[in-house]
Amino acid sequence: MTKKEHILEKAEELFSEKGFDATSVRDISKAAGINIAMISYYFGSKEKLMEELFKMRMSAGLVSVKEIAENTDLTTVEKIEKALTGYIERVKTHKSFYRVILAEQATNKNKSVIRFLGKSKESYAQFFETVLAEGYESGSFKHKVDPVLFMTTITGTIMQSLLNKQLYATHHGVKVTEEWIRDVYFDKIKEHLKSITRNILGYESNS
Amino acid sequence: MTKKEHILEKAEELFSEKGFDATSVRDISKAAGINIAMISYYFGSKEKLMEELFKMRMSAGLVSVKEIAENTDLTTVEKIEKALTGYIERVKTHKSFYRVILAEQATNKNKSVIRFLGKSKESYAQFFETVLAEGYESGSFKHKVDPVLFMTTITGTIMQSLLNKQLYATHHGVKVTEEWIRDVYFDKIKEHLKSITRNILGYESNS
Amino acid sequence: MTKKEHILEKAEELFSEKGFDATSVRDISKAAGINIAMISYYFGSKEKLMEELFKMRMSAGLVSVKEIAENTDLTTVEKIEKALTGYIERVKTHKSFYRVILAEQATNKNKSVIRFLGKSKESYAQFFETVLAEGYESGSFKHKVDPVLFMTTITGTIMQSLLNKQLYATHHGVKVTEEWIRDVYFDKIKEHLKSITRNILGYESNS
Amino acid sequence: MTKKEHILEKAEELFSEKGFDATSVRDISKAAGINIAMISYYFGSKEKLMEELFKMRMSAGLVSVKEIAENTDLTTVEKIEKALTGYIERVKTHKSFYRVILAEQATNKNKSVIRFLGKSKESYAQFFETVLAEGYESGSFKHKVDPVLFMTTITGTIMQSLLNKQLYATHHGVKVTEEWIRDVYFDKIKEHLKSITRNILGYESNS
DNA sequence: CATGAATGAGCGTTCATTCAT
DNA sequence: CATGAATGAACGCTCATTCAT
Repeated sequence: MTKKEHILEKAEELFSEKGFDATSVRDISKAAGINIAMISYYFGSKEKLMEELFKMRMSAGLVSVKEIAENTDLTTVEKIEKALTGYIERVKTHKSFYRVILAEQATNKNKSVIRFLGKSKESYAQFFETVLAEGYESGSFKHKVDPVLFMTTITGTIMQSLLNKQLYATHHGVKVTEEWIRDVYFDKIKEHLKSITRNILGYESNS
Repeated sequence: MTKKEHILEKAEELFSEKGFDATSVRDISKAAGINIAMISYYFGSKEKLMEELFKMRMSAGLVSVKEIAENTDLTTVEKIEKALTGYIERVKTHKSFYRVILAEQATNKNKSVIRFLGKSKESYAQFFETVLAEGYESGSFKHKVDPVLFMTTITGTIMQSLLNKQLYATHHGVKVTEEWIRDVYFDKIKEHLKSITRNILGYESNS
Repeated sequence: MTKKEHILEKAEELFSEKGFDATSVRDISKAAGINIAMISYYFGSKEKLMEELFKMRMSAGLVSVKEIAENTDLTTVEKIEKALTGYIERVKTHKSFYRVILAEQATNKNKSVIRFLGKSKESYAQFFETVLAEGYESGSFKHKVDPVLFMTTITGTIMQSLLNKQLYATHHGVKVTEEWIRDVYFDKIKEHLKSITRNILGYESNS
Repeated sequence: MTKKEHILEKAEELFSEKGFDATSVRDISKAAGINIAMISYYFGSKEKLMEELFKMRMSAGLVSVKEIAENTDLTTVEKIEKALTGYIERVKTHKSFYRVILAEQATNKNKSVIRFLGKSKESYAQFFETVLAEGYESGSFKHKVDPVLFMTTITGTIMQSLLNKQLYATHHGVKVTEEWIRDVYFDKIKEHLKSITRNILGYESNS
């Protein structure tokens, strides 16, 4: 891992813990064990650092859905479920980052980041549009659903699940630990999402 | 409207536009047309102002679900749909505030606010738990769904819809205007939510 | 006691506890149980309040030495000892105020107060000049001592004793309490002062 | 001289002129010709700056009395007079600082400074206790005097002399100038102190 | 490449005072 | 007389960034 990536990872953690504004470049430099001036040196500014972080993390997801879309071996249902599973896995691995995404959208201040996010969403929306049309026309999906609204529900559920961990744990009488989140919680979310996807799009379980 | 409420409204707008940290008390005082010292005078601090904002806006929702829960004239389906419609209406009326809620959760820094939000969520979760159990046991709902996960999907969809307006508009070839959001977009969201709720919980349309 | 005097007393306490600058008019108004605006109303400003406090407290001492000086029934030694005893009694009764005096002189900022204090000192110096000359010429005092330097030692000892209470207590293995200060400490100071005065001016004990 | 020391000197002057509270960090930065942020950078806070100033200035005196106490070549009388002379010289060289000391004690607010001062006083008191006992037991001093009260008189006289310059000058028909203070006034104080020390402790002049 | 010093702007807050009632 | 709202200035401090080495 390069030094730049190291800094980005530490910054990511801090952003997700305290938010972009409340994280000072001093905090980042301290967490990354480097001199404060190096952040300007490497990234130009705090905002540019954030942008680089986004570019780094977002590319993975975009590549993934592209591969799925182009894979002719998969059925429509498989495509949907694969995309969904991949999404959750990425969120699970990079919880910090997805919190940052959420915060950045909620406070749409860094225009460069917002623009970048907008374009990413477009790609995802294209994917869902194609796959949902495909599924409906082929008869795999019984319901015709607006792809953007469908995507809104999927993304919304996943994002909100990041904020409702404590609530879920309390209601099921367990304690929130890193292990529980990783090994149990995200699995529950995945099953829930698969289940509601089946119901919403109208297809039968393939398992 | 009292002066305090006026300040709170202006602060709400700014918080939703730029985030809590990026909004200075000078910004607020300027937007509200008051002297900067009045913010401390009225609220004690910037953080306390935020807390008052939350208490003011959250109470409406809590009162609403409580009334629905206790209203014995409603069927289970009606309760769910009424809660849902009420929720969307509040978000529609106070878009700014719900953006702030989202940002505050994403960057969980103001512990007082986070605690307050946690308790509100508990109340909502209780509502859904009761109603979903009632619906399933009475046979109105064919599917048994975890109430917290169901709530996560509902809340997530609504919150995410605040962030996906532009995406939806682009995909449907319209321009985002305040009127369109108010008169069209939120209606689409409402219909979508009703629809997926039916699918997820497993009941027939009552319309 | 008039309301003005009540305010002055409370202000005096606060000034001695925290200093003039660190005491806000809000503090004073709160301590005195009055509205903040009344301080400007009664005194014009915080600085004027301080000046009034000085005028009130200083007058007592000035009247006292004047009476002693004019009292022809007293021997020179009696005059010195009476002045000294009176001084200590006033400091004992108004510890707070004499702390304020000290602080005001150390930070000579309020010019009006400084001027006022200067004039008071002049009166005391006149007293000592007259009495010391009288004592030396009559043979009562064996030593010829500069009256201003003598006064500096007397005043300095008394003032410093306000700052060395804790030190004295520690060295004598006792705890500092209000009672101890009142009933023991100031008595020790008085005896010490009488003793060094005898030694410095060169006269025999009259007790 | 390092930049830190330069800042401390300028701060010292301002504190003695206007007091700690009335001196803003902006004043200090202006007087020292540095950017306001450097004060936090170098010292952490305004209070910490004050503490550093105290540590810097106080150490000299403590070292000095320790050396005197341990110097077996000196007679008891010489020890007392050397300590006294050293004290006056330090006050003469750092008039500003000793004004600050006085003000800080009068308004005992900065607890850290007060604690530090308390410990310094203890060391001085120890010195006087040892030397006075030594002198009395060896017969050098005819009078038995409480060491803390003796120290109170010495310190009090010196401190008060800082506040009575103008009074002394007026009574002797001279004008207060820096030269006069340095070349005449402090000499008078020194002689006065030696004289009263002889009278108080009861020993003969050694000159 | 890397450092620590330095900068200027801005932060939230508190101040003494005044105003309208 | 008395109140609470309101004002403008100043407070100590921290920020992201840049500079000199």
